[in-house]
Amino acid sequence: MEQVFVSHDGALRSRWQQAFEDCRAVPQVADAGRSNAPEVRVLWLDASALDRVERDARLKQALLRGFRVVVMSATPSEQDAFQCLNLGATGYCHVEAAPEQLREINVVVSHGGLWMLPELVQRLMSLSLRVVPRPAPRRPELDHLTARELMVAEQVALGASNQEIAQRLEISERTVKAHLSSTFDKLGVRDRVQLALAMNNIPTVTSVN
Amino acid sequence: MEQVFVSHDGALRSRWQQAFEDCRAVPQVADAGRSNAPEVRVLWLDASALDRVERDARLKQALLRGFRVVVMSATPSEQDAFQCLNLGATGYCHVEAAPEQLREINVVVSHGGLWMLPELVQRLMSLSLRVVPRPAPRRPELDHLTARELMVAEQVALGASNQEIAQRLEISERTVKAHLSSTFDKLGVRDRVQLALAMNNIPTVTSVN
DNA sequence: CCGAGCACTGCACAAAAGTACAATGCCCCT
DNA sequence: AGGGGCATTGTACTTTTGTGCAGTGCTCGG
Repeated sequence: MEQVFVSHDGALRSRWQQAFEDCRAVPQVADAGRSNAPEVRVLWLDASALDRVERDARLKQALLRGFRVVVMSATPSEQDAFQCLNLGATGYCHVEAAPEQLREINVVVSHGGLWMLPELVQRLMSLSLRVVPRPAPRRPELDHLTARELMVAEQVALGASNQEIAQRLEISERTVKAHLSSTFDKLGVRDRVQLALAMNNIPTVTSVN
Repeated sequence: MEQVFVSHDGALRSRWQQAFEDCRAVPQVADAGRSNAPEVRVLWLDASALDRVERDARLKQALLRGFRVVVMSATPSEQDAFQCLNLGATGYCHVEAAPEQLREINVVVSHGGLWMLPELVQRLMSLSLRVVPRPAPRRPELDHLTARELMVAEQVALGASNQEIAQRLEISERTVKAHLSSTFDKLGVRDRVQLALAMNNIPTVTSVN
Protein backbone atom coordinates (compact mmCIF):
# COMPACT_ATOMS: atom_id res chain seq x y z
CA MET A 1 0.00 0.00 0.00
CA GLU A 2 1.24 3.44 -0.92
CA GLN A 3 2.77 5.57 1.80
CA VAL A 4 2.08 9.28 2.04
CA PHE A 5 4.46 11.74 3.63
CA VAL A 6 3.30 15.20 4.54
CA SER A 7 6.21 17.56 4.85
CA HIS A 8 7.55 20.81 3.54
CA ASP A 9 11.12 19.72 4.00
CA GLY A 10 12.43 18.23 0.78
CA ALA A 11 15.63 17.11 2.45
CA LEU A 12 13.77 14.68 4.61
CA ARG A 13 12.11 13.09 1.64
CA SER A 14 15.21 11.37 0.34
CA ARG A 15 15.50 9.68 3.68
CA TRP A 16 11.97 8.45 3.39
CA GLN A 17 12.44 7.30 -0.16
CA GLN A 18 15.02 4.89 1.14
CA ALA A 19 12.46 3.22 3.31
CA PHE A 20 9.60 2.74 0.89
CA GLU A 21 9.32 2.21 -2.81
CA ASP A 22 5.72 3.13 -3.24
CA CYS A 23 5.61 6.51 -1.57
CA ARG A 24 4.53 10.03 -2.22
CA ALA A 25 5.41 13.33 -0.56
CA VAL A 26 3.01 16.23 -0.39
CA PRO A 27 3.14 19.57 1.41
CA GLN A 28 -0.43 19.56 2.74
CA VAL A 29 -2.69 16.96 4.24
CA ALA A 30 -5.37 18.10 1.85
CA ASP A 31 -3.17 16.90 -1.01
CA ALA A 32 -2.94 13.41 0.41
CA GLY A 33 -6.31 12.28 -0.85
CA ARG A 34 -8.33 9.98 1.36
CA SER A 35 -8.30 6.47 2.64
CA ASN A 36 -11.78 5.07 2.43
CA ALA A 37 -12.68 1.83 4.12
CA PRO A 38 -11.74 -0.91 3.93
CA GLU A 39 -8.31 -0.06 2.60
CA VAL A 40 -5.83 1.09 5.19
CA ARG A 41 -3.31 3.74 4.30
CA VAL A 42 -0.60 5.20 6.45
CA LEU A 43 0.12 8.91 6.51
CA TRP A 44 3.37 10.16 7.98
CA LEU A 45 3.14 13.66 9.37
CA ASP A 46 6.31 15.67 9.72
CA ALA A 47 5.65 17.86 12.72
CA SER A 48 9.12 19.30 12.98
CA ALA A 49 8.20 22.65 11.46
CA LEU A 50 4.81 22.89 13.11
CA ASP A 51 3.75 24.27 16.41
CA ARG A 52 1.51 22.18 18.54
CA VAL A 53 -1.71 23.73 17.43
CA GLU A 54 -0.91 23.36 13.77
CA ARG A 55 0.23 19.81 14.23
CA ASP A 56 -2.92 18.83 16.10
CA ALA A 57 -5.03 20.39 13.40
CA ARG A 58 -3.26 18.52 10.64
CA LEU A 59 -3.33 15.31 12.60
CA LYS A 60 -7.06 15.56 13.03
CA GLN A 61 -7.47 16.43 9.39
CA ALA A 62 -5.59 13.32 8.34
CA LEU A 63 -7.62 11.14 10.70
CA LEU A 64 -10.82 12.52 9.27
CA ARG A 65 -9.64 11.41 5.87
CA GLY A 66 -9.35 7.90 7.12
CA PHE A 67 -5.59 7.54 7.43
CA ARG A 68 -3.59 5.79 10.07
CA VAL A 69 -1.27 8.55 11.14
CA VAL A 70 2.31 8.40 12.34
CA VAL A 71 3.55 11.66 13.81
CA MET A 72 7.21 12.40 13.32
CA SER A 73 8.71 14.84 15.75
CA ALA A 74 12.09 16.52 15.77
CA THR A 75 11.98 16.73 19.55
CA PRO A 76 10.06 13.73 20.83
CA SER A 77 8.69 13.94 24.33
CA GLU A 78 6.37 11.92 26.47
CA GLN A 79 3.87 14.73 26.77
CA ASP A 80 3.92 15.26 23.09
CA ALA A 81 3.54 11.60 22.27
CA PHE A 82 0.58 11.10 24.54
CA GLN A 83 -1.06 14.17 23.13
CA CYS A 84 -0.76 12.79 19.61
CA LEU A 85 -1.91 9.32 20.55
CA ASN A 86 -4.85 10.76 22.35
CA LEU A 87 -5.91 12.64 19.29
CA GLY A 88 -5.88 9.39 17.42
CA ALA A 89 -2.39 8.93 16.01
CA THR A 90 -1.24 5.33 15.96
CA GLY A 91 2.43 6.03 15.72
CA TYR A 92 4.97 8.45 17.10
CA CYS A 93 8.64 8.51 16.20
CA HIS A 94 11.62 10.70 15.53
CA VAL A 95 11.54 12.60 12.27
CA GLU A 96 14.94 11.25 11.39
CA ALA A 97 14.26 7.65 12.26
CA ALA A 98 16.24 5.12 10.26
CA PRO A 99 14.63 3.55 7.19
CA GLU A 100 14.60 0.11 8.80
CA GLN A 101 12.72 1.54 11.73
CA LEU A 102 10.26 3.26 9.45
CA ARG A 103 9.50 -0.03 7.77
CA GLU A 104 9.05 -1.65 11.12
CA ILE A 105 6.67 1.05 12.19
CA ASN A 106 4.75 0.64 8.99
CA VAL A 107 4.23 -3.06 9.62
CA VAL A 108 2.92 -2.44 13.10
CA VAL A 109 0.69 0.47 12.23
CA SER A 110 -0.82 -0.95 9.08
CA HIS A 111 -1.78 -4.06 11.03
CA GLY A 112 -3.75 -2.09 13.53
CA GLY A 113 -1.00 -1.77 16.10
CA LEU A 114 0.38 1.23 17.86
CA TRP A 115 4.01 2.17 17.66
CA MET A 116 5.97 4.45 19.91
CA LEU A 117 9.42 4.77 21.36
CA PRO A 118 10.23 1.84 23.67
CA GLU A 119 10.81 4.05 26.67
CA LEU A 120 7.39 5.56 26.16
CA VAL A 121 5.79 2.14 26.00
CA GLN A 122 7.32 1.29 29.33
CA ARG A 123 6.11 4.51 30.80
CA LEU A 124 2.65 3.90 29.42
CA MET A 125 2.50 0.45 30.94
CA SER A 126 3.36 1.86 34.31
CA LEU A 127 0.32 4.04 34.32
CA SER A 128 -1.56 1.39 36.28
CA LEU A 129 -3.63 0.25 33.35
CA ARG A 130 -4.88 3.74 32.79
CA VAL A 131 -5.47 2.97 29.17
CA VAL A 132 -8.24 2.83 26.71
CA PRO A 133 -8.68 1.27 23.32
CA ARG A 134 -9.28 3.53 20.40
CA PRO A 135 -11.75 2.24 17.86
CA ALA A 136 -11.49 5.52 15.99
CA PRO A 137 -14.93 4.98 14.55
CA ARG A 138 -14.73 7.12 11.49
CA ARG A 139 -18.23 7.62 10.27
CA PRO A 140 -18.86 6.09 6.85
CA GLU A 141 -21.09 9.00 5.91
CA LEU A 142 -17.93 11.02 5.44
CA ASP A 143 -17.21 9.03 2.31
CA HIS A 144 -20.28 10.55 0.71
CA LEU A 145 -18.87 14.03 1.00
CA THR A 146 -17.22 15.50 -2.04
CA ALA A 147 -13.64 16.68 -1.77
CA ARG A 148 -14.71 20.26 -1.37
CA GLU A 149 -17.40 19.52 1.14
CA LEU A 150 -14.89 17.64 3.23
CA MET A 151 -12.48 20.56 3.23
CA VAL A 152 -15.18 22.90 4.43
CA ALA A 153 -16.35 20.44 7.05
CA GLU A 154 -12.81 20.05 8.35
CA GLN A 155 -12.62 23.77 8.87
CA VAL A 156 -15.88 23.82 10.75
CA ALA A 157 -14.53 21.01 12.92
CA LEU A 158 -11.76 23.39 13.88
CA GLY A 159 -14.16 26.13 14.84
CA ALA A 160 -13.76 28.34 11.79
CA SER A 161 -16.42 30.83 10.70
CA ASN A 162 -17.80 30.95 7.18
CA GLN A 163 -15.75 34.02 6.43
CA GLU A 164 -12.54 32.36 7.56
CA ILE A 165 -13.30 29.27 5.56
CA ALA A 166 -13.97 31.35 2.47
CA GLN A 167 -10.63 33.08 2.83
CA ARG A 168 -8.68 29.92 3.48
CA LEU A 169 -10.18 28.05 0.57
CA GLU A 170 -10.27 31.15 -1.60
CA ILE A 171 -13.91 30.90 -2.49
CA SER A 172 -16.91 33.09 -1.76
CA GLU A 173 -18.82 32.87 1.46
CA ARG A 174 -21.83 31.87 -0.55
CA THR A 175 -20.05 28.80 -1.82
CA VAL A 176 -19.07 27.86 1.68
CA LYS A 177 -22.70 27.98 2.64
CA ALA A 178 -23.64 25.84 -0.33
CA HIS A 179 -21.15 23.15 0.64
CA LEU A 180 -22.32 23.31 4.20
CA SER A 181 -26.00 22.93 3.40
CA SER A 182 -25.19 19.89 1.33
CA THR A 183 -23.03 18.47 4.08
CA PHE A 184 -25.72 18.97 6.71
CA ASP A 185 -28.05 16.87 4.59
CA LYS A 186 -25.56 14.11 3.97
CA LEU A 187 -24.50 13.77 7.57
CA GLY A 188 -27.94 14.29 8.98
CA VAL A 189 -27.03 17.18 11.23
CA ARG A 190 -28.84 20.43 11.82
CA ASP A 191 -26.20 23.11 11.96
CA ARG A 192 -22.49 23.77 12.16
CA VAL A 193 -22.28 22.96 15.85
CA GLN A 194 -23.55 19.46 15.34
CA LEU A 195 -21.33 19.13 12.30
CA ALA A 196 -18.27 20.15 14.28
CA LEU A 197 -19.12 17.56 16.91
CA ALA A 198 -19.91 14.87 14.37
CA MET A 199 -16.59 15.45 12.64
CA ASN A 200 -14.94 14.77 15.96
CA ASN A 201 -16.93 11.61 16.59
CA ILE A 202 -18.81 13.17 19.41
CA PRO A 203 -22.40 12.07 19.80
CA THR A 204 -24.86 14.94 19.66
CA VAL A 205 -28.06 14.66 21.55
CA THR A 206 -31.24 16.50 20.87
CA SER A 207 -33.49 14.61 23.21
CA VAL A 208 -32.04 14.24 26.69
CA ASN A 209 -34.03 15.66 29.57
CA MET B 1 -13.69 11.40 49.93
CA GLU B 2 -17.42 11.45 49.44
CA GLN B 3 -18.92 9.15 46.86
CA VAL B 4 -21.76 10.25 44.61
CA PHE B 5 -24.25 7.87 43.09
CA VAL B 6 -26.44 8.99 40.23
CA SER B 7 -29.49 6.80 39.97
CA HIS B 8 -33.24 6.95 39.96
CA ASP B 9 -33.55 3.53 41.48
CA GLY B 10 -33.92 3.83 45.24
CA ALA B 11 -33.63 0.10 45.69
CA LEU B 12 -30.07 0.11 44.48
CA ARG B 13 -29.08 2.74 46.96
CA SER B 14 -29.26 0.52 49.99
CA ARG B 15 -26.77 -1.77 48.29
CA TRP B 16 -24.46 1.16 47.75
CA GLN B 17 -24.84 2.38 51.29
CA GLN B 18 -23.34 -0.88 52.41
CA ALA B 19 -20.17 -0.14 50.54
CA PHE B 20 -19.48 3.42 51.58
CA GLU B 21 -20.17 5.46 54.64
CA ASP B 22 -19.68 8.86 53.13
CA CYS B 23 -21.97 8.68 50.14
CA ARG B 24 -24.80 10.55 48.53
CA ALA B 25 -27.39 9.52 45.97
CA VAL B 26 -28.90 11.95 43.51
CA PRO B 27 -31.21 11.51 40.53
CA GLN B 28 -29.35 13.78 38.10
CA VAL B 29 -25.74 14.44 37.30
CA ALA B 30 -26.48 18.12 37.60
CA ASP B 31 -27.27 17.55 41.27
CA ALA B 32 -23.91 15.99 41.96
CA GLY B 33 -22.04 19.26 42.23
CA ARG B 34 -18.53 19.39 40.84
CA SER B 35 -15.11 18.10 41.56
CA ASN B 36 -12.65 20.90 41.12
CA ALA B 37 -8.95 20.23 40.98
CA PRO B 38 -7.01 19.03 42.80
CA GLU B 39 -9.52 16.99 44.76
CA VAL B 40 -10.60 13.78 43.10
CA ARG B 41 -14.14 12.59 43.48
CA VAL B 42 -15.72 9.48 42.09
CA LEU B 43 -19.16 9.51 40.54
CA TRP B 44 -21.01 6.26 40.01
CA LEU B 45 -23.44 6.35 37.13
CA ASP B 46 -26.28 3.87 37.10
CA ALA B 47 -26.88 3.27 33.41
CA SER B 48 -29.40 0.49 33.83
CA ALA B 49 -32.41 2.63 33.06
CA LEU B 50 -30.74 4.68 30.36
CA ASP B 51 -30.39 4.08 26.68
CA ARG B 52 -26.99 4.49 25.15
CA VAL B 53 -27.44 8.04 24.03
CA GLU B 54 -28.65 9.19 27.38
CA ARG B 55 -25.91 7.36 29.19
CA ASP B 56 -23.20 8.85 27.00
CA ALA B 57 -24.61 12.30 27.54
CA ARG B 58 -24.65 11.92 31.30
CA LEU B 59 -21.22 10.39 31.28
CA LYS B 60 -19.82 13.34 29.42
CA GLN B 61 -21.65 15.71 31.69
CA ALA B 62 -20.08 14.12 34.75
CA LEU B 63 -16.63 14.21 33.20
CA LEU B 64 -17.04 17.88 32.44
CA ARG B 65 -17.72 18.43 36.08
CA GLY B 66 -14.40 16.92 36.93
CA PHE B 67 -15.47 13.56 38.29
CA ARG B 68 -13.84 10.20 37.83
CA VAL B 69 -16.75 8.21 36.54
CA VAL B 70 -17.61 4.56 37.04
CA VAL B 71 -20.39 3.36 34.77
CA MET B 72 -22.61 0.68 36.21
CA SER B 73 -24.48 -1.40 33.68
CA ALA B 74 -27.24 -3.93 34.15
CA THR B 75 -26.11 -5.77 31.04
CA PRO B 76 -22.34 -5.35 30.74
CA SER B 77 -20.79 -5.99 27.37
CA GLU B 78 -17.43 -5.52 25.77
CA GLN B 79 -18.75 -3.08 23.22
CA ASP B 80 -20.47 -1.12 25.87
CA ALA B 81 -17.48 -1.03 28.15
CA PHE B 82 -15.11 0.19 25.49
CA GLN B 83 -17.57 2.83 24.46
CA CYS B 84 -17.70 4.15 28.01
CA LEU B 85 -13.97 4.01 28.53
CA ASN B 86 -13.44 5.80 25.29
CA LEU B 87 -15.67 8.59 26.36
CA GLY B 88 -13.54 8.97 29.45
CA ALA B 89 -14.99 6.69 32.09
CA THR B 90 -12.37 5.12 34.33
CA GLY B 91 -14.51 2.30 35.59
CA TYR B 92 -17.11 -0.11 34.29
CA CYS B 93 -18.89 -2.69 36.39
CA HIS B 94 -22.16 -4.45 36.98
CA VAL B 95 -24.85 -2.37 38.58
CA GLU B 96 -25.33 -4.99 41.25
CA ALA B 97 -21.68 -5.50 42.07
CA ALA B 98 -20.96 -6.57 45.61
CA PRO B 99 -20.02 -3.91 48.16
CA GLU B 100 -16.52 -5.32 48.55
CA GLN B 101 -16.01 -5.03 44.85
CA LEU B 102 -17.30 -1.48 44.85
CA ARG B 103 -14.74 -0.55 47.49
CA GLU B 104 -12.05 -2.20 45.46
CA ILE B 105 -13.06 -0.27 42.38
CA ASN B 106 -13.05 2.91 44.37
CA VAL B 107 -9.47 2.36 45.45
CA VAL B 108 -8.31 1.76 41.92
CA VAL B 109 -10.22 4.59 40.35
CA SER B 110 -9.48 7.23 42.93
CA HIS B 111 -5.79 6.49 42.50
CA GLY B 112 -5.88 7.18 38.84
CA GLY B 113 -6.36 3.62 37.74
CA LEU B 114 -8.87 2.06 35.43
CA TRP B 115 -11.16 -0.70 36.53
CA MET B 116 -13.13 -3.10 34.42
CA LEU B 117 -14.25 -6.69 34.44
CA PRO B 118 -11.27 -9.06 34.37
CA GLU B 119 -12.36 -10.69 31.13
CA LEU B 120 -12.49 -7.31 29.50
CA VAL B 121 -9.00 -6.49 30.69
CA GLN B 122 -7.72 -9.63 29.08
CA ARG B 123 -9.51 -8.80 25.87
CA LEU B 124 -8.12 -5.29 25.97
CA MET B 125 -4.59 -6.52 26.39
CA SER B 126 -4.96 -8.75 23.37
CA LEU B 127 -5.57 -5.77 21.16
CA SER B 128 -1.88 -5.72 20.22
CA LEU B 129 -1.04 -2.68 22.28
CA ARG B 130 -3.68 -0.68 20.50
CA VAL B 131 -4.10 1.49 23.52
CA VAL B 132 -3.76 5.03 24.54
CA PRO B 133 -3.54 6.82 27.84
CA ARG B 134 -6.25 9.22 28.75
CA PRO B 135 -5.04 12.31 30.55
CA ALA B 136 -8.58 13.68 30.35
CA PRO B 137 -7.21 17.21 30.47
CA ARG B 138 -10.15 19.02 31.93
CA ARG B 139 -9.62 22.69 31.38
CA PRO B 140 -9.27 24.64 34.61
CA GLU B 141 -11.20 27.53 33.11
CA LEU B 142 -14.31 25.46 33.63
CA ASP B 143 -14.01 26.06 37.34
CA HIS B 144 -14.70 29.72 36.76
CA LEU B 145 -18.09 29.01 35.30
CA THR B 146 -21.09 29.40 37.55
CA ALA B 147 -23.41 26.45 38.05
CA ARG B 148 -25.89 27.79 35.55
CA GLU B 149 -23.30 28.70 32.97
CA LEU B 150 -21.95 25.19 33.16
CA MET B 151 -25.36 23.69 32.57
CA VAL B 152 -25.87 25.79 29.49
CA ALA B 153 -22.39 25.02 28.22
CA GLU B 154 -22.99 21.32 28.66
CA GLN B 155 -26.03 21.56 26.47
CA VAL B 156 -24.12 23.39 23.77
CA ALA B 157 -21.50 20.66 23.96
CA LEU B 158 -24.27 18.27 23.01
CA GLY B 159 -25.30 20.34 20.02
CA ALA B 160 -28.41 21.92 21.45
CA SER B 161 -29.85 25.19 20.13
CA ASN B 162 -30.69 28.12 22.35
CA GLN B 163 -34.35 27.33 22.12
CA GLU B 164 -33.80 23.74 23.20
CA ILE B 165 -31.61 24.80 26.07
CA ALA B 166 -34.22 27.28 27.24
CA GLN B 167 -36.87 24.59 27.26
CA ARG B 168 -34.73 22.02 29.03
CA LEU B 169 -33.59 24.40 31.74
CA GLU B 170 -36.95 26.12 31.86
CA ILE B 171 -35.63 29.61 31.42
CA SER B 172 -36.03 32.20 28.67
CA GLU B 173 -33.93 32.19 25.56
CA ARG B 174 -32.59 35.57 26.60
CA THR B 175 -31.18 34.09 29.76
CA VAL B 176 -29.53 31.33 27.82
CA LYS B 177 -27.85 33.96 25.70
CA ALA B 178 -26.72 35.84 28.77
CA HIS B 179 -25.09 32.76 30.24
CA LEU B 180 -23.47 32.01 26.92
CA SER B 181 -22.00 35.46 26.46
CA SER B 182 -20.48 35.27 29.88
CA THR B 183 -19.14 31.80 29.18
CA PHE B 184 -17.56 32.85 25.90
CA ASP B 185 -15.62 35.49 27.80
CA LYS B 186 -14.49 33.19 30.54
CA LEU B 187 -13.34 30.43 28.24
CA GLY B 188 -11.89 32.73 25.65
CA VAL B 189 -13.92 31.37 22.77
CA ARG B 190 -15.73 33.22 20.04
CA ASP B 191 -18.99 31.42 19.51
CA ARG B 192 -20.96 28.31 20.34
CA VAL B 193 -19.06 26.15 17.90
CA GLN B 194 -15.76 26.82 19.60
CA LEU B 195 -17.45 26.39 22.96
CA ALA B 196 -18.82 23.00 21.97
CA LEU B 197 -15.35 21.93 20.88
CA ALA B 198 -13.67 23.37 23.94
CA MET B 199 -16.07 21.53 26.21
CA ASN B 200 -14.98 18.34 24.53
CA ASN B 201 -11.30 19.13 24.90
CA ILE B 202 -10.87 19.61 21.21
CA PRO B 203 -8.39 22.27 20.18
CA THR B 204 -9.90 24.95 18.01
CA VAL B 205 -7.75 26.70 15.51
CA THR B 206 -8.29 30.07 14.01
CA SER B 207 -4.97 30.47 12.32
CA VAL B 208 -4.00 27.44 10.29
CA ASN B 209 -3.50 28.03 6.61
C1' DC C 1 -27.99 47.16 56.28
C1' DC C 2 -25.38 47.18 52.16
C1' DG C 3 -22.66 45.60 48.39
C1' DA C 4 -21.26 41.82 45.46
C1' DG C 5 -22.33 38.06 42.81
C1' DC C 6 -25.64 35.29 40.63
C1' DA C 7 -29.96 34.22 38.08
C1' DC C 8 -33.22 36.01 35.35
C1' DT C 9 -35.56 38.85 31.71
C1' DG C 10 -37.16 42.55 28.19
C1' DC C 11 -36.23 45.42 24.13
C1' DA C 12 -33.56 46.52 20.42
C1' DC C 13 -30.15 45.71 17.13
C1' DA C 14 -26.18 43.88 14.54
C1' DA C 15 -24.06 40.00 12.71
C1' DA C 16 -23.86 35.26 11.36
C1' DA C 17 -25.80 31.36 9.65
C1' DG C 18 -28.78 28.93 6.72
C1' DT C 19 -32.23 28.36 2.75
C1' DA C 20 -34.70 29.02 -1.79
C1' DC C 21 -34.30 29.75 -6.56
C1' DA C 22 -31.39 30.30 -10.30
C1' DA C 23 -27.50 30.18 -13.23
C1' DT C 24 -22.63 29.28 -15.36
C1' DG C 25 -18.74 26.43 -16.44
C1' DC C 26 -15.98 22.19 -16.26
C1' DC C 27 -15.11 17.33 -16.62
C1' DC C 28 -16.26 12.76 -17.56
C1' DC C 29 -18.90 9.01 -19.33
C1' DT C 30 -22.25 6.84 -22.46
C1' DA D 1 -23.81 15.22 -28.50
C1' DG D 2 -25.97 15.00 -24.26
C1' DG D 3 -26.52 14.06 -19.41
C1' DG D 4 -24.91 14.00 -14.66
C1' DG D 5 -22.12 15.37 -10.99
C1' DC D 6 -19.30 18.86 -9.07
C1' DA D 7 -17.77 23.61 -8.01
C1' DT D 8 -18.93 28.09 -8.11
C1' DT D 9 -21.63 32.41 -7.34
C1' DG D 10 -25.53 35.86 -7.12
C1' DT D 11 -29.81 37.89 -5.03
C1' DA D 12 -32.99 37.78 -1.60
C1' DC D 13 -34.95 36.28 2.55
C1' DT D 14 -35.67 33.85 7.17
C1' DT D 15 -33.78 32.27 11.28
C1' DT D 16 -30.36 32.05 14.88
C1' DT D 17 -26.90 33.93 17.34
C1' DG D 18 -24.74 37.25 19.96
C1' DT D 19 -24.38 41.97 22.19
C1' DG D 20 -25.64 46.44 24.57
C1' DC D 21 -28.33 48.58 27.96
C1' DA D 22 -31.36 48.27 31.65
C1' DG D 23 -33.68 46.43 35.47
C1' DT D 24 -35.58 43.01 39.18
C1' DG D 25 -34.97 39.75 42.87
C1' DC D 26 -32.35 36.60 45.82
C1' DT D 27 -28.58 35.26 48.91
C1' DC D 28 -24.57 35.62 51.44
C1' DG D 29 -21.01 37.73 54.04
C1' DG D 30 -19.10 41.79 56.33
